[in-house]
Amino acid sequence: MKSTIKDVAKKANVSIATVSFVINDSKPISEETKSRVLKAIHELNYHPSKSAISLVSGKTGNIGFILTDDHFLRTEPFYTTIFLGTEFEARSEGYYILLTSIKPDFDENDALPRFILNKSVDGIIIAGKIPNTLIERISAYNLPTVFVDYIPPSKNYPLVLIDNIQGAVQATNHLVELGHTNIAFIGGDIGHPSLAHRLYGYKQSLEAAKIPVKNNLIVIDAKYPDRQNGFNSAKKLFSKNKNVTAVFAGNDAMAIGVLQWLTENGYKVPQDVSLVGFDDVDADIMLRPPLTTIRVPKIEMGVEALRLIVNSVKSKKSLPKKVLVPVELIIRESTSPYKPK
Amino acid sequence: MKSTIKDVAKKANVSIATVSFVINDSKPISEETKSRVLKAIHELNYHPSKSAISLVSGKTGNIGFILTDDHFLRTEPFYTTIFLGTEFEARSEGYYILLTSIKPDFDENDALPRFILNKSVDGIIIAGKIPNTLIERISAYNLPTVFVDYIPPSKNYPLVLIDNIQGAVQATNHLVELGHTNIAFIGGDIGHPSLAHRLYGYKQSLEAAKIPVKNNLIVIDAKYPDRQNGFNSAKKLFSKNKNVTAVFAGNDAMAIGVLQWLTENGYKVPQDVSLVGFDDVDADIMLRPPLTTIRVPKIEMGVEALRLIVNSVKSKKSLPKKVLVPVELIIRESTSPYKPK
DNA sequence: AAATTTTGGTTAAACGTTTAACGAGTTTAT
DNA sequence: ATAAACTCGTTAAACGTTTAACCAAAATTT
Repeated sequence: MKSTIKDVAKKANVSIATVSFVINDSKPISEETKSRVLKAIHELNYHPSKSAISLVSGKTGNIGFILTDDHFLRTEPFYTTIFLGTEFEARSEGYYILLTSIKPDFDENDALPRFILNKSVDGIIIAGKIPNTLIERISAYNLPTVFVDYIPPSKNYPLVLIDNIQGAVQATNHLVELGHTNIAFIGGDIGHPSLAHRLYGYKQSLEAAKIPVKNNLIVIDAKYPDRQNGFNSAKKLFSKNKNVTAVFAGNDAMAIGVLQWLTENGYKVPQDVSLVGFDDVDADIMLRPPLTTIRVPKIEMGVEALRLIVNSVKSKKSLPKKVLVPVELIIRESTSPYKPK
Repeated sequence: MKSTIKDVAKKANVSIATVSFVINDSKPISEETKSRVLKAIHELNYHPSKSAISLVSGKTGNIGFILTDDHFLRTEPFYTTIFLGTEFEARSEGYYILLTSIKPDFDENDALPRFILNKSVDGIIIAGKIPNTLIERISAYNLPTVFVDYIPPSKNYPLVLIDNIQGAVQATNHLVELGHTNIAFIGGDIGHPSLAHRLYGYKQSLEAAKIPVKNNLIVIDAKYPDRQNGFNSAKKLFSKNKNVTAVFAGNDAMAIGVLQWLTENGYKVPQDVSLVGFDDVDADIMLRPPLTTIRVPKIEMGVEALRLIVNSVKSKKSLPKKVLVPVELIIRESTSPYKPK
């Protein structure tokens, strides 16, 4: 039924080594023999056995992709889209992706992903913030690893990062240019470097515009940067600060929560309050009003992550490369010029 | 560095065959030797090589999971949650999942997923509606296959299905019991068996309650059952039928679209219109009002799918089993008793 | 024309498992 | 006491590749 390299060799009347050389282009073979082999391969519908190759090469051809449950299931398919980019690029590179999720509160007692224990991957991609315990335990297996949208505190890894500072500056500048001066920042979990950088960019922009940074306009105490948090933060912000006319939310999920609170409490967006988010998730355009935001090229991030990991798999020695993906301001209808009341 | 079965054998002072028997429990070995072997395995931190096992057994230990792009990226993480259940169960069964996405308009010219061509999976799980072309081309490879939430037109496959009829009956009954009689159905792509069954259940319920089924209250002409479609369908429905007081939407995504149209057009939910969805996606509780819906056990569906596929992988002969997962009515705040105007 | 290099190929070992075939002791049955 | 049957192991072949080592013939250099 299933044909092997031997069948091909026999049919093409050569040794199996020759077939291998033809397939991998690893030794010069005459055009004539080559085409005979290729013909046989085609006629037999031959596909090399991955396991046999793995066995002899020591490589699995697999890349592990780790995500926390909550990131995986988030209503805004942010990391899932990144994964899609990775999977897509993996196809052209001939790799398979083994996707697994871990608990966000992973600790010493939790088992590591199986593919690490069994060494059934050549490298791993970790997306989003994950517990440090996990990072440390993984590093013991010294597998090539790249992080996406997270800067691990420990070692020096290849990284794919969003240009958060630049994005936050663009977002805040936009608000400033519209004439706003009371601009709030809603940041959620500032323990995540991305959010911290966005806060930093926000401050940078204000300072450049000579607008004083006021701490009571910055809400960053909650844990998960999700809709619920945006909702709560808006409540907290507006109950104390009646004069806020613009909000920059650390991500779209929180922006959606903010929008919801505002709508429910009689504020008109953008007439009373301008709102800008970050990420550009699909849901944005379905909102009323559609959300002004910073577009993050999620697919490209996934693609880039795969390239980096393939690189470190192939040549261990290379220095950890860091890729900063550029972002772009998308102006929709949730922002408008400041109008004094 | 990495230890093999030989190292273990040497350390435990037995043959490699004995080690294998201990690991797989495939031949009686004395307790004493067994513990010596186990000790050696532990001390060497030995993990059998998957590729070696694959090579000799002919099995890969992988299961392929196929999803269309749009299902993968849907704002409501429906199929993604199913995947998570599959992945979870795969861990305990010792399988890896190879996830890949295909275009929704897959045709003859598109390449099949690599894992099928290379035979690097032992079986495949297909979730959601996929093009028939794909099904036919896959079937040529006669790999064990199970479908989740879709009934393929062609052959007799193991299936994991939602008890859609029962769910639709429950949803509609709920509305009927609240006193509504002008109950609309918004169904989207009726080509999907799930939606067709929900429509069927809706009709059943009405008939049982002796409420005539009116075709102008059924909107099923659009293609994708998403928010946009719900929005458009609501517009169409209410512009022609002013007296509708309750809507059963074929899924939560469409229900959300309906809710949005209603809200934007001055209808109060549930005071003016009661609304019930289907699926119970996470977003439901964040809606205003939180959505009454039919809960679908998504994780369990994924788990069930993996069990089925493992079954067919292990014993080809067994008859295709069909699993109907039960659903449950979740009453939240989008439904209320009928009040004549 | 002899020596050397290049070209195009072959042979066989190795990768890490599983498992059929075999066998030495020990126990049980006759 | 001998045969038969278990028990607990071992040996070696097989799975399907890659690749180092080798080699014959042809081409090139001296």
